[in-house]
Amino acid sequence: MFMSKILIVDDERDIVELLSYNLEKEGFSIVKAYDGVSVFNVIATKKPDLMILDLMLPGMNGLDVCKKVRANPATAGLPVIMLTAKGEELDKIIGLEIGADDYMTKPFSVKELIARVRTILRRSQDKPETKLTEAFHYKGLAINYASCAVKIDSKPVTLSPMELKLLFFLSRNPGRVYSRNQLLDHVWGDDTFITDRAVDVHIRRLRSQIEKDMENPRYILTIRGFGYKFADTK
Amino acid sequence: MFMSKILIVDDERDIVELLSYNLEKEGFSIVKAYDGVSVFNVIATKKPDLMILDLMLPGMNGLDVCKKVRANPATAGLPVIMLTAKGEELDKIIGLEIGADDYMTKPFSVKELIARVRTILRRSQDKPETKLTEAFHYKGLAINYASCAVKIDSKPVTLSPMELKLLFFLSRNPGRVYSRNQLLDHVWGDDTFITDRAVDVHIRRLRSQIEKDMENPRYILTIRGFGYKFADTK
DNA sequence: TCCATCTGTCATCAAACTGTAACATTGACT
DNA sequence: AGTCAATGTTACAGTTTGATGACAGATGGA
Repeated sequence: MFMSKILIVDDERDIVELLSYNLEKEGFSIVKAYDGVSVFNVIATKKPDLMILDLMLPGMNGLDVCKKVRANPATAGLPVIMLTAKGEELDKIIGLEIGADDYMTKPFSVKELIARVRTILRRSQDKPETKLTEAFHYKGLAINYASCAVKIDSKPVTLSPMELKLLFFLSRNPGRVYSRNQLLDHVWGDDTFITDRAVDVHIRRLRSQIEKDMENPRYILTIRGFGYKFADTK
Repeated sequence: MFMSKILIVDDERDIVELLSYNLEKEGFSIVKAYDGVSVFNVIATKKPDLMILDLMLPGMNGLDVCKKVRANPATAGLPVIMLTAKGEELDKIIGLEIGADDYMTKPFSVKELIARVRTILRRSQDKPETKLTEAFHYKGLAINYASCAVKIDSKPVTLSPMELKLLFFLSRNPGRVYSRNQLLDHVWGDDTFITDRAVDVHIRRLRSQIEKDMENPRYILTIRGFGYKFADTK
């Protein structure tokens, strides 16, 4: 099995070196870029299998880079791991909406980054076509992922950031049951340290916004002993 | 749900006591070691689920302990949280050379340490991202493992957690007979201590939900003297 | 700065679940 | 048929789980 080629994009040379040293040690081959403008050239010529992208870049914002990569059909399938500084909470949402496959907040563990690179590569090899839907509709609940808009029976609902993320994640995998821990991993991210009971509370808050009958939820269902899921849409 | 066992390694007894008191209060069980040499014995005999390791130790440096733990395949997967004094070379600890899963600098907040312990355990426990079959169908019984949904002739059935687990396990190994004790091990887990007759009761409950004719079960069959099995699907 | 919102934790409560024990039934074998 | 062991059935009490409301710290904007 041949080893994947990874593109690292960051203006901080130290970080690029740190990552490329470690990833090379793991057998990956590395391509580098230090600003947002040259990225596209590199992608076109070197054809990397995965891109690690810093959010703050000279020339062009990381988000814009990601958008543009996604917009081009030739590169739309390129897996992206976004690097962000801590506290860019909102950007996390946007980053995922834009179509980053994962993100990590600085400072991060190199070991973990490598682990994620592996995971994402494995995933992208399994599922060649990951197309992100823009919108979702089910029984009067309308979700527009791109604009972060949620409506119940055509009436707009305002959700807090966490509620949005939770709803996005669950609705994107309808019918699938997730344990609290899995939700913590996927929705909150690995760098948070909170109790799994917090999930209950957010589920409840989300429900109170979108469910009419809290006793008999239509969208967010509880599977006792297992976790939660979005209703089976089939 | 069983609680994890945590090994605390530090030569400062005060710290060990502080941590073990607080972690025990959270429901973890604790094992202690006060020097680097005895650690390996303790790991081998007590099988902790996570190790909290001080960097400065008599006998053997914390880094070396960590390295050695990683070098041994039997213990390589043991999550490690490293305790360090401020200003030590953190890069080496995290990810690069050693492979600690996380670190905290002294003085640290006990609360935060507990939070990290939880997170790391969550991550290491959730690992089975195995690709199991998602669905199963046999003689009018439909099981969707991912969504925890069971249907009889297209009609949804609600099962309790244990019933679900039992059905999942048996149906994933159709035709194969399991004794009550084997079922206890596989379905309940190795660390439960209940009467094997409890299995009967659950089998009964499960049957009453999915079998039409309790006298002549179609799915869950009794093999007198041996145990139970899911019907042979071939 | 103050105020509103958001988040995570906790204590509490009701409902659902689970294990046990006692009793009933079945099946194998004499 | 009679006997014994294995299995089925039922009721019950203790435990677990998820829902809920309140609260304090954090965050961000005006």
